Amino acid sequence: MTIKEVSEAYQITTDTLRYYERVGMIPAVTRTSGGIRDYQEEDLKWVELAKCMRSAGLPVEAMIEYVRLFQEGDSTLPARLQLLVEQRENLLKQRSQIDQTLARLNYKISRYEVAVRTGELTWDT
Amino acid sequence: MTIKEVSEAYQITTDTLRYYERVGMIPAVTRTSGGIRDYQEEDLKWVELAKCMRSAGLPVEAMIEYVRLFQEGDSTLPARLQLLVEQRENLLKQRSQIDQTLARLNYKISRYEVAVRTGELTWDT
DNA sequence: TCTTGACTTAGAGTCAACTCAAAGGAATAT
DNA sequence: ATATTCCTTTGAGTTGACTCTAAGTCAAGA
Repeated sequence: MTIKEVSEAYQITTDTLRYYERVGMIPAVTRTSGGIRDYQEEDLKWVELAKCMRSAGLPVEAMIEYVRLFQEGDSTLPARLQLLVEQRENLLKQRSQIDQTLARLNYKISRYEVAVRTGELTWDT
Repeated sequence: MTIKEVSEAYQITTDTLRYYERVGMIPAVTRTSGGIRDYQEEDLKWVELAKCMRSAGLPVEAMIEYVRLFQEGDSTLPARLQLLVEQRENLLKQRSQIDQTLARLNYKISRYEVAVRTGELTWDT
C-alpha cells in the first residue's frame, strides 16, 4: 500500500504519515527496493494505533516512548504496561473534565433556550 | 482580589490571566484608581468559566466569540445559544473518541498484565 | 525516450496557547 | 526616604503538532 493510499484510507495526510515515522511515533515503514514506502499489514496496525491515540489527545511523546520500548523487546513489558496505565489515567481525568463542562453547557443551553423563546434574559453570564 | 490571589485560588498563572484578558477571553477586569487589577465577583465568574471551558479543551477562540457576543447585548442571544450548542457537539465527539481509546487501552492493559505475570508475550503490538 | 505525477529528504514555516523578559509604576515595611 | 515586592505593558520566545517548500528521484503511459 502506498503512502497515498494509506493517507486516504486513514484520513491522515502524507505529510503527517511521514512526520509520525520520522519522529518515531510508528516504527520504520517497509520500503520497496527503490526506497518508496510500501505499507504492510504490520505497518498499518501501527498507523491505526497512532491515529486512535492521537485522536483521543494522547501526546505524540507518549507514543514515541511506547514504540521505543516495544522495539527494545520483552524486557520492557512492565514499563510499557506502566505507560499504558498512566495514559489511561490521563484520559479518565480528561473525560471527567469534559463531563463537568458538558453539564455546565447543558445548564447554560437550557437557560438560553428559555431566554430565546421569551426574548428575556433572566440571569447573568 | 489581586491577580496573585486569583492565580492561587484558581490555579492559573498571572501571565495566563493577563493573556486571557488581553485576547478577550474574559471581559476587561475591574481596576483600582492606580490601574491595578482588582477582581470582583463578576470578574471571578468569568475567570472560572474560562478555566472550565479551557480545561475541557474548548478553543480560546470560541470563548472570545462568546464574550464578544455577550457584550453586544440581548440581540445576540440566539447566536450565543448556537455557539454553545456547537461547542457541546464538539465535546460529545471528543468524549466518544476518548471512550473508544479507553476501551482499546483497557484491552491492551489486560493483555499486558497477563504478559507481565507469565513473562510471556502472547501477541503483537 | 520523454513527460507526468507521485514519491523522497531536509529543513523551514505555521498555528494555538501560552510563557517569558524588559522596563518601569505602585504599595507596604522599616 | 528607601528598599522590597508586586503590579503594569509591550513584545518577543517557546512548545507541540503538524504543514509546507525546495530540490531532487522513481515509475507508468504516450
